[in-house]
Amino acid sequence: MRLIVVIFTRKIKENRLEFRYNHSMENNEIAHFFTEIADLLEIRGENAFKVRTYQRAARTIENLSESLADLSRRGVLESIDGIGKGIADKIREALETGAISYHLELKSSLPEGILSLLAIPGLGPKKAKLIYEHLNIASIPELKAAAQEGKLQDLPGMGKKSEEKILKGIALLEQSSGRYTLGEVQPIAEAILHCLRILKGVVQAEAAGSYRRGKETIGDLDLLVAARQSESVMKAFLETEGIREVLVQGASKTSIVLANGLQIDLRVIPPDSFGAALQYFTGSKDHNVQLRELALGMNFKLNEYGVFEIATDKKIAGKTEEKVYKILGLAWIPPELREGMDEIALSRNRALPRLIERSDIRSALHNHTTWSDGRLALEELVREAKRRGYAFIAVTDHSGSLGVANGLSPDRLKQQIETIRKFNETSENFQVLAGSEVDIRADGTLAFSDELLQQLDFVIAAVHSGFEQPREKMTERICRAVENPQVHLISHPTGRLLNRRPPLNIDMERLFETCARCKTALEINSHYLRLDLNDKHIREAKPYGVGFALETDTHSPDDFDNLEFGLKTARRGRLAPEDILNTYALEDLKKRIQK
DNA sequence: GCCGTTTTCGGCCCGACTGTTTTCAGTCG
Repeated sequence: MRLIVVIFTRKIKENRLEFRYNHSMENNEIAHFFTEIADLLEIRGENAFKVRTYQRAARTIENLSESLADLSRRGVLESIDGIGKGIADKIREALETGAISYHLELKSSLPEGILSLLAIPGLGPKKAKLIYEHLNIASIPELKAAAQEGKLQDLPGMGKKSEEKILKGIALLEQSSGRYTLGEVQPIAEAILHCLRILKGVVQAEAAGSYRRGKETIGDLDLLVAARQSESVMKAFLETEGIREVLVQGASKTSIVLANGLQIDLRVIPPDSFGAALQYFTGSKDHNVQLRELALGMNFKLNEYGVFEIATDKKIAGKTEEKVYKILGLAWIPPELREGMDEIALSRNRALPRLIERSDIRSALHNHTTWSDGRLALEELVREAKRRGYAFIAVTDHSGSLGVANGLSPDRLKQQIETIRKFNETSENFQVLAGSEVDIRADGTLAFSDELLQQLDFVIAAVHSGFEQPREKMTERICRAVENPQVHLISHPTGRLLNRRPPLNIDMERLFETCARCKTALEINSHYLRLDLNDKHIREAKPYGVGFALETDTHSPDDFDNLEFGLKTARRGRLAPEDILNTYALEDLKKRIQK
């Protein structure tokens, strides 16, 4: 059987590039220092556990929902798991000086550029060191030339195949575009899974890895198949359409690269180990390490085949994920929470949050029609919304200041309100709220007057231009909109587009504080390029008491399907139904948004 | 470098695949 993969090209509605300059030292920059320290230590062949500590610290920092600057100010850096005095000192140094002297020392002890070699798949620190020491090579172009001239195959421990592998790795790197958005990966994952599931002998097929955890971007796609026999499954997988390269080919693991550069790893597992494998390959790495440490403490061993008693090597769990967690004294943990934060402790104490689910959602409050730049007429939008099980919706077309989007003038908005009121009079069991996505102008005033906005049921405000304002001005601008008593929701608050446009420069903590005080909600825009707010901001905003709306910003019927990406983001943000406006019945929503 | 409900020293998660090796090191996830 041949696997057919349909790769959809998603149309990018906004592809303008905007750049922002921010001089404060952010978490991600400091995390990057620690990643480089780990790589440099590894090349120098130093203690592997020390290396791991720096790697872990880098990942922990990337996942933090509070800025290191604030944590440092509060004096609580050392209380973060995996960060002790040594790393805390280095964080403080980075915050104060913008650099870490230890990092600079390490860098100067090795040639400039040697770290770039580690980006080549299949080439790690040991070989990078070997190549540098024997051939004095510390850049990818030099390495490529040396490999082409056949200079690598004579190095100790290397041969002709290693040389070819490095050349292939360089070629892959040159063509790959880094990380893929959920929207790009999802159609591919679903198509391949569908084909795998109908293969003879396949009991179960699921996606694992960061895709299952719902991360906003995916490095590569991990697929798992439960089957007693792997040969025929692997054979079919290798016939997937559009394979550019086969990286690894074995009985239990095969890795391919598609023409678009996406790497897909397929693992075939015996059915009675599928739960353990699904747990293992879903990760995250940090979550798994913690879980295995927990297992060891109970005299169990955990691997991708199951949970085993160390004394007897007897397998005591593995068929289902639930069983694996249960035997370790834990409640099943939703994949979106498995980031190695405090989810294992929460699970042990039966204190995991009840996360938002699709079935909790009753309304869609951010939708466009042909009145502005939507593709659906009002009646068509209603039909699509009903078909998807929504109980009511809001129509929120753009305001006129947004010329490109066919925005409404005040007069056209009044006409639209009339049209919607008439529709509601004749509609049974389905109500449409009259709304607007009104533009926040550069000075923070709105494109419609308060008198006009007062006639609406639901008002969204959003920034659509003037992205490059400095932090103070941008924060002031958005907070002014938040403080307007007519505004219920701020749409795509940071304006970022994944892989395309950086976020607006906003003091997020001030935004959260203002939203909570003014009872203005923040949107979780579900478009896979936006996912805005992102998971970290959501976790950060929730303790302020901010409300959220989970929206698809629908312009055409397919846009409704993006909801699953927003749902995953909200779940990663640990939101419960009551945090989200879309879970309220119409009358409750009206009360909830009243100021 | 981090960490401690047996611990302030001595541990620190686990396995598949590949290539170059005759039993294992390197890389990856």
